[in-house]
Amino acid sequence: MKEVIQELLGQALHQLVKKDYLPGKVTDHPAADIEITNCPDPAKGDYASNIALKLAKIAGMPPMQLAEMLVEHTSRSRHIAEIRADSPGFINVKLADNCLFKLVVDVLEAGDRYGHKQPEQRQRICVEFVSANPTGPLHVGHGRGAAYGATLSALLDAAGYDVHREYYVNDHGRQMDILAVSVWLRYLELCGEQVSFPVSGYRGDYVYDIARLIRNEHGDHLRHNRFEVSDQLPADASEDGSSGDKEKHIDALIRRARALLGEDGFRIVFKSALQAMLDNIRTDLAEFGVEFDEWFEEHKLDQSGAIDDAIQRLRDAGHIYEQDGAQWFRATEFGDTQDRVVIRDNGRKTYFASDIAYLESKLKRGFKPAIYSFGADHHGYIPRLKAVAQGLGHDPDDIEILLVQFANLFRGGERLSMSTRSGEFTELRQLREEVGNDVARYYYIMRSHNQHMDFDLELAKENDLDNPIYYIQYAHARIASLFRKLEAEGVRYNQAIGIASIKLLTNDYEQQLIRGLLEYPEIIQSAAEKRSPHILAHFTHELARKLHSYYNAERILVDDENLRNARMALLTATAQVLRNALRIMGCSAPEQM
RNA sequence: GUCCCCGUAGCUCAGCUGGAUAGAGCGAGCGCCUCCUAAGCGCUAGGUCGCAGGUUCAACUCCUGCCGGGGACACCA
Repeated sequence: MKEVIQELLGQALHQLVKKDYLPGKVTDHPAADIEITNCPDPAKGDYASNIALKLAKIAGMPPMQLAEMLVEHTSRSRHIAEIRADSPGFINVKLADNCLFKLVVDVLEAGDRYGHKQPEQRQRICVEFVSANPTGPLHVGHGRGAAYGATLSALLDAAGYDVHREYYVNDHGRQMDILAVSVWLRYLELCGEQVSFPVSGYRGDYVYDIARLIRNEHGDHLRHNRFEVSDQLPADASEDGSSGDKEKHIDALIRRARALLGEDGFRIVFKSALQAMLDNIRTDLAEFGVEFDEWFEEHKLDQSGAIDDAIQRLRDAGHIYEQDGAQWFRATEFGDTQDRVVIRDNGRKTYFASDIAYLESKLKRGFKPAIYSFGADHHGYIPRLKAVAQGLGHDPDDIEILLVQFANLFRGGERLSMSTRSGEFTELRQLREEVGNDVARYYYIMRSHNQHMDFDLELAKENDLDNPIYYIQYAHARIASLFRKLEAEGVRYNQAIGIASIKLLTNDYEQQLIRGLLEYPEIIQSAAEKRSPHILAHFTHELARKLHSYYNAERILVDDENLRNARMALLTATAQVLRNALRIMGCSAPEQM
């Protein structure tokens, strides 16, 4: 609808230029881009444009006069009931009733697809999110990234993009080695060996679970006695950190494990750990309603030679140099604060080297853009990834990096520690079990992603009377309940009669609801463009509010057959939009509460 | 020290990529069920939009500085 008005005003503008009322430069000016907003005052209209205010100076006339001229030259349309200039120069447009009534029918016809674009040619977009290291279960912080990424993906899909959801599995690095060693040590413990556990090791109970699995399958085959394991290792850090070196210790322990187990034995432990963690994460996310099209494994980049190829490309382009025995990428050339090592002096590739190959892989696969969703602590990655994109000869705008700020957990005003060590409340799974998936999904996305947020479990769970997601779901359930009620009374809903009588929906509440439905497609587009799922969350809450107001003010199941069916048709359409929106947010739309 | 995010009503947050009287929820106060789920609705109170400058016809929105909160600055992953 906005496009229609935009078009009409555009034509008016061109006419004025053609008739020489306005200088030609007006239409060339960037400000001639006509934007249509929702009119703040419903009495004045449905839509508004500030075009006359923006162009007044270039046109050389007062904004009000320009607005009036534009109104005069806007051709009549059956969609528009009234168009007028209001001081200080806004153009307000009131939609024709027919147009609004027809919209209800549109919603009913489109059903699940209402508001969702399906263009012929869908642009391919990649959304990479979560990508937590598989060294432990997902924690509450990952939850926000998961909810954000999943909702953003669904939003982009609804907005007409071909979305590829991807999880980058860091299965290659030192942290994974540390997990493997941690598992092995717990395994030895289960075998009855008295081994000490390193400070840097992973301590969660899940480590024991994996160790137990390995022991069930391999018995004592991987057992070595504690003297072999710990003989002549550099000292671990002491509890207070005053002596020893935990990093040296753990690295030596990794080498020792490799030596004792042999590459095959180590791989058994390593793979079991990786597999178990990935299963854990995958299940957790699936239960949370978060699915991926691809789990992209880092080690394959190395195996396939993609990392070497990518580095070679940078080298050929003159962006790699050697210093202190290491190979560096000249990131400063593209605005990063410092150059970055890609191959260490010991010959090992850095994590960053994988990043380079991964970025190349995404762009080679034709994603435009490739979206990265990171935790806010990764903001330092933006310049270096943008630098890589340029170094590889791509447009830096082809990658888009979105930062999701942290979520602080509270319980009744008291801040909960999220560190694994104190372990009061850390796992996403715990959160889901405590508050439920719907609540968690909605709470995570109801705030702008670049806003720090406070997630109070007390408000999310116990105080469910005031819970916004229940409020929304209740609106949906209320509509369903009306249909049940009708059926119980032995009366049938007749949609054909409803549509034929749709013009009876003239009161304020009904008009407001219809306008809400009208707004939905615009909300989808704008939320997707701005990468801001919270816009949809707010809209849905607002639509539910309109429904509740209507329900309280008017009786729906009236005796008059025409009016009753018309109202039911409107409610059917409203329920449809609520359902569509809830689906995008990953929340259920219950029939009953 | 450099960089990123944030500072709007008692609390948690919106504010549509500068526009017409700054909004919502919670909390506070007052009302509304012989009637379709009161998990609801209506009304009232409450804000120098952190502070100081600047750009503009117009600034909560853009720029600069300062103050305050959070975070990042590895041949870690």
